[in-house]
Amino acid sequence: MGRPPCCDKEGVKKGPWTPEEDIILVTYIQEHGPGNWRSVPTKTGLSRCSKSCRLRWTNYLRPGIKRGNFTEQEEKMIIHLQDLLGNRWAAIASYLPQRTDNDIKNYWNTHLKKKLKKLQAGSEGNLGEGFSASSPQRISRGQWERRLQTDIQMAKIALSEALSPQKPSSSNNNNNPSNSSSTLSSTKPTQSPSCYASSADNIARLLKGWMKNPPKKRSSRTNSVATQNSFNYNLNAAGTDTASSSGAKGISSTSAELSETFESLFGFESLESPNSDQFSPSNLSPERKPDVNVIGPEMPLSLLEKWLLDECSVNPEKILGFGDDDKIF
DNA sequence: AATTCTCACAACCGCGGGCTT
DNA sequence: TAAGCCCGCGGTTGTGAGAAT
Repeated sequence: MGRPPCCDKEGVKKGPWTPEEDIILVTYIQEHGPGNWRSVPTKTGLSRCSKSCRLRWTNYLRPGIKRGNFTEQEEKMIIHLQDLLGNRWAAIASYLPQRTDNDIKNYWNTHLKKKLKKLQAGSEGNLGEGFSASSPQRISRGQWERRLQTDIQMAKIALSEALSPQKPSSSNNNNNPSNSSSTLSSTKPTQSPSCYASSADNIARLLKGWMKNPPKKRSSRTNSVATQNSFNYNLNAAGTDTASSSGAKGISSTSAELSETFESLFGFESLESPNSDQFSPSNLSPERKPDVNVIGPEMPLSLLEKWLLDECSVNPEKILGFGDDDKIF
């Protein structure tokens, strides 16, 4: 026998989320952590289905999300990755931790597709540097998958070494206990609520602002959009400014490391103001592990391997700690 | 000024994989 | 082992804003 049925479809509210609903959801998640979405509607009293709650959280309320204004570098990365991975938006999103798969998907559909078409039409397949769709050196998918397997194996070994008791933890910057519990070992809602503090704090702050400055004659959609943007703006800000005072501290520092890594690898700041949740498990399901080989033809594999292994020794859980199954929330 | 068209994006829907009972 | 459920993913739709006419 299975479990009791999911949300009954009657009485389930649809459409744009209101700020009030957002607050309720974030408050709940702050207390219990994300996960067990099925129980969220009943426990919060929200007339939403669990799916909707999860979507709202992962795409908009989760701290660390950057919205809009895709940089040229991000565009290139998306194009590269789309070329390699196809429409596997979640996998692509794992390389842009501040972006959600939905966001990337939308951006692709509305901007990049057209842009690429134009480029292709304009230069007959010459996509210019950074646009690899027709690159002859492109790694075939089979090759890539094999390499990925190898890398995962290597990474696992490195991880176990890094985590072995003999190994001094000096190289591991995640000495912060709260961090270690919230990134590696904690699976799911047992995670310290402090990780979400920034979210709740800033939503509260935002709500104040929203009350003061309610969107003028906004329709439900724009209302929602406006609040989302400001929510996220605040959440992002919070991710940085509260990181030093909350449980997000450790995560923040390690994210900064990864940010540097990304910068060094891609030559741009893809991870500005990283914050507590950007490496949330939603980004790090097995599928979403940073499978370094997909980055692109210009990226020498050895460098990527080195990066992977270096990262493992420095901060293994960040890359690999999500094992084969756990989606930490 | 009113209407129509196009764009952008939030949210929904359906499916598949994996987990629980 | 099988039935049923949950979760996450990708595709699609709905709707408001702004531009064009």
